[in-house]
Amino acid sequence: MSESYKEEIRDLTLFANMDETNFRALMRGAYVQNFPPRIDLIHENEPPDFLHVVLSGSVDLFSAWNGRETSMATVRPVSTFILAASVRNLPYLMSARTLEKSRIALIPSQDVRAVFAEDSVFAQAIVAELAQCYRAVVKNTKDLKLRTSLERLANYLLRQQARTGSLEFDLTMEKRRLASFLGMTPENLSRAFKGLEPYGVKVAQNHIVITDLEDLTRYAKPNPLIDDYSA
Amino acid sequence: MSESYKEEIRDLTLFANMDETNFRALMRGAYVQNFPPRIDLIHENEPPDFLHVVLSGSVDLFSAWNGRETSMATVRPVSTFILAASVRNLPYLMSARTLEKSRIALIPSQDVRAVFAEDSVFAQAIVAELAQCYRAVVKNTKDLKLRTSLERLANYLLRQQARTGSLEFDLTMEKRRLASFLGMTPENLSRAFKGLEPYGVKVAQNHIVITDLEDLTRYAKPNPLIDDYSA
DNA sequence: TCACCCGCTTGACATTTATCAAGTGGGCCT
DNA sequence: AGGCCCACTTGATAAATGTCAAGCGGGTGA
Repeated sequence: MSESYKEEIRDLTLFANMDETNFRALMRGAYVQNFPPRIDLIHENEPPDFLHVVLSGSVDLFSAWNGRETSMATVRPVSTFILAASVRNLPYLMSARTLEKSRIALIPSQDVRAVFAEDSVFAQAIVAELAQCYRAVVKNTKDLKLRTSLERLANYLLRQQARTGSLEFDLTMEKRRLASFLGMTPENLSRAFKGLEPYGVKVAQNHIVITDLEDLTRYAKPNPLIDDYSA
Repeated sequence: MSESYKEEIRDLTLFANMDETNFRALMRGAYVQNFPPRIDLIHENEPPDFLHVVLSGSVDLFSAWNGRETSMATVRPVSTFILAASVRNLPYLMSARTLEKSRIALIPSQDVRAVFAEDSVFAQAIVAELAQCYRAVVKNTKDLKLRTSLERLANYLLRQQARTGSLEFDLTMEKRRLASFLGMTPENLSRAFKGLEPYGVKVAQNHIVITDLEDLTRYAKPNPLIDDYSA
C-alpha cells in the first residue's frame, strides 16, 4: 500500500494515536482497491473478513428482508465501516455497495482483533468509535419512531444546511436513496418536498434553496439529541 | 455496597475478567439504591453521572420529542445501561424509568472512564459490550424499516417463544408499552393481535398461546440478522 | 359487596403512507 | 438532431396506521 494511503488512514481518529509498530502490523496485510460505481462490496450474513476504510467515493450501507430493501447509512471519506462485526467476529448485519467510483482500503479483521488485544490505545479508540456509532443509530431510531416522514425530511434538510453552512446546496445522493434512507417511498419523497414549499423550501432537480430558515426550523423542531450527529 | 451485590456485578461479562484492584476501585464509589415502580432514573440530555446496573426489577429506556414518546428498550437483570454515554462523557440520549420495584447499582461514570483508561481487559470488555449494543440497535432499525407492524408483532412473539422455549407464555410488559416498543399505538396492537389469530395466535389478557408455530413462522419469516439478539 | 379506576378493546373516521400506472423531462448515445 | 433511457413526478386509488370516543372488564380499595 502506498504511503499516502497509509497517512490518510493514520489520520483517522480510530488509528491516530496507536503505536506505530502496531499500525504497521495492521497495514501489512491491508490493501487498497478501486471499485466502479454500484459494485457490491459485502453482503449481509457473510463473515467479516475485512475492516473497510473509504478513502474516496462513497458507499451505501443497506439491508434487505423478504424482498424489501432499505438504505441504512452512507459512508463518506475518510471513515470506516463494519467495525462492530470485525471486532466481534460476527456476520455483517448490512450489505455495502459503492455509489460512485470509490477507493477502499481493506484491513483483515483478524489483524484488527489481534492488534486490538495488544494495543490499549487502539482499544480505547475503538471504544470511542463504537460508542459514536451506537449513538448515531439510536438517534436514527428516534428520528424514525418519533417523527412523520415530512418532519424527517425537514430535519434532514436542516442538517444539510448546517453541514454546508449555506442556504443553498445540492443533495448528496439520488432522491430514491434519500427516500429509502428516510424510510419512505420515492413517490412520497416527491410529495414531501412539495409539502415543505409552504415552509420556504425550493427544489429544482438536486438543488435545494431554503428561503425561510426560521419558518422551516419552526416546523422541523430540530433537536441535538436526534440531529446532532457529532455528539 | 454489600458483597453479594458486588458478586452479581462481577459476574457480568463486562466486569468478569478485569483486574480485581480495578474492580474494587470501581465499586468504591458505587452504591445500590432501591426504587419504587415508575420512578424516573435519568432524563435525556443530562450529563452521564453514573453507569447503571439493574440488579433486580426492570427499567424502561424511552425517548421523547415534540410531545411524543416512544419506548426504546427494556433493561432486565443483570445488565447495564447508558454505557456509551458514560464512556464518551456525552449527554444521555434516552431517559430511563423503573417499570417495577427495582434495585439499581450506580457506578460513577468518572470512575468508569478512569479505570477503562488503565485496564485493557476492561476496555476490551467494553468494546464487546458496545459492539453488541450497536448491533442490537441496527437490528431494531431493520425491524422498523423493513416490516409492517403486524410482521413486527409476529416476530416479537416468535422471539418470546424462543426465549421461553414454550408455546405458551405471558407478555413481559404492559401492552401499551409493547405497542410503543414496536412502534405502533395501543389500539393498533389490539387489532394486530386479532390479525394474527388466523396464523394460530391466541391472546387472553397477558397470556399468549401459539397454536400453530409453523403457520406463524411462515407468516413472520424471522431472520437471525434481525431477530437473534444474541448475535 | 359495590363502585371506581384504569388499561384494554372496539368502532367510526381521518390521516399518512404505499402502490400502481401514466406521464414528463433531462442526459446521453448514435 | 433524433430517440431512448431512466429517474423523477403526478394522479388515482388502496392499504396501513393513527385519532377520537365509547364501552368493557378485571383489580383494588372503601
